[in-house]
Amino acid sequence: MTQFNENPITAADKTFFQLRSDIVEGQIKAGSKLSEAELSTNYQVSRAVVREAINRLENCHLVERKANVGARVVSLTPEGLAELYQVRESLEGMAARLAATNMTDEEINDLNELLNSHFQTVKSGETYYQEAGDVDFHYRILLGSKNKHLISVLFEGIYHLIRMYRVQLGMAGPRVTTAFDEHRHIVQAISNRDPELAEILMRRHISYTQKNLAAKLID
Amino acid sequence: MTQFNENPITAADKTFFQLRSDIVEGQIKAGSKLSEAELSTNYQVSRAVVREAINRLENCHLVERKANVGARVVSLTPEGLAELYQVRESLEGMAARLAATNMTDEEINDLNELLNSHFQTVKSGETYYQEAGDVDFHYRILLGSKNKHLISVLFEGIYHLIRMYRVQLGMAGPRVTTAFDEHRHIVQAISNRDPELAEILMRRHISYTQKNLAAKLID
DNA sequence: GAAGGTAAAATTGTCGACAATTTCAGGAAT
DNA sequence: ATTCCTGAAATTGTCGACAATTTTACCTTC
Repeated sequence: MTQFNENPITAADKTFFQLRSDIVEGQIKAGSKLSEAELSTNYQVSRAVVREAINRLENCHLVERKANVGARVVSLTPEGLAELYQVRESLEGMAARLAATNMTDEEINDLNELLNSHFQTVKSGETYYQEAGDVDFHYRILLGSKNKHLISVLFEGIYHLIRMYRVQLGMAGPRVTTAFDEHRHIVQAISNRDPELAEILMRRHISYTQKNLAAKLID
Repeated sequence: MTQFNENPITAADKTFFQLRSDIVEGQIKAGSKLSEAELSTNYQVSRAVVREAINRLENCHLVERKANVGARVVSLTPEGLAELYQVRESLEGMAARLAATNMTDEEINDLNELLNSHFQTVKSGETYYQEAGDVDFHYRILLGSKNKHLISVLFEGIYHLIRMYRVQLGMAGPRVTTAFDEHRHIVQAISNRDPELAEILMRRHISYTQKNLAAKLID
């Protein structure tokens, strides 16, 4: 499986990753206030390090900050999720389109192999696919776009927030096999070097995902 | 004219705005190294403030940072410009589409008035339009999308970098009147509440702009 | 002269303390 | 009882100093 290779180097890196994880996974509640002093003692680092971590979280749209007042974890709302998916659909559609042109033959082969390995797990009835497999699939296509800005915005700015919604609204749900078929068709379009079709299929795939999420949001 | 209303509150705010301006306008050369100590003395603030400003610049993609090594102003390359415009075309097209649905009638009226005032300046032969007028136009449509993520990515993450390219490659050029006509048609589509057409026209408009820039890049 | 190693210098990362601002609690006036 | 003011407490913003890391310069070795 693809490694995301986000090696923490400095203490600020570690604190940032830890804080991000704690927020996304719900250890720190959505909407709660982030006290620099408190986090400083909890994570055993100085306030300066915590401040840098919080600044980075702000750029991920995971926290909101007001000058001289402080930072709060974002609140999760149906409108926010809709806005998020609007942007995601457009950007990932673009990623698929660019990937159909810019991925190397070797990268496309790897993508097909990845898909095959997913097929094995799906066929065997394991639930593994949903989580890591889906992320890996989208991540590879994103990288295949070869567009730095696109990669940055999606990977650093949107994916974690989407996962936060999924985790905290309890969406570990199904859609495994149907999503797999959609993935397969997208890869086929990319293999055929058909950018327009790849974009359309990716947008539709994400649109389905959103509708699936929105339906569960009624609870 | 619309105010962008980015009031600096803290010293870090002021330093960030000043640094960003100095980089975009070319006072600090593209590709050059940013020494925290040096900037600290130049801007008369502590290194902590400079560090926070640099961190924010990194999220604007105006500087790149390596742990334990330092920060450099980004380098301007034809490939980078192309990538940037790929993303811009997709996102602003989306903004126009959403704006056609989400702008209020009053906001659309204001947009039409803005266009009329631009028409006066264009007709009178002033060169004013190109710079501030164009930015203002795109900014209003972006706000009209009512999508926080979209607004954030474009306004904080892409516009300044695009301006950096324009300024430093000496693009104060023409395309005034033709661009005005394109703007007019976009506003018409929005006024007609026609999302699909608004997106197509906006994408085409930005595509033209890119080709215009790329042509000048041959120098 | 080139390659590799070592110590000094320079630069970034981290820390604790102080300053500035906001928030909270209590009391006075209407 | 409500509003406004005041001062204390708490929180964020800024600073200078020290630690860790990288870069540079110089020396040794082949």
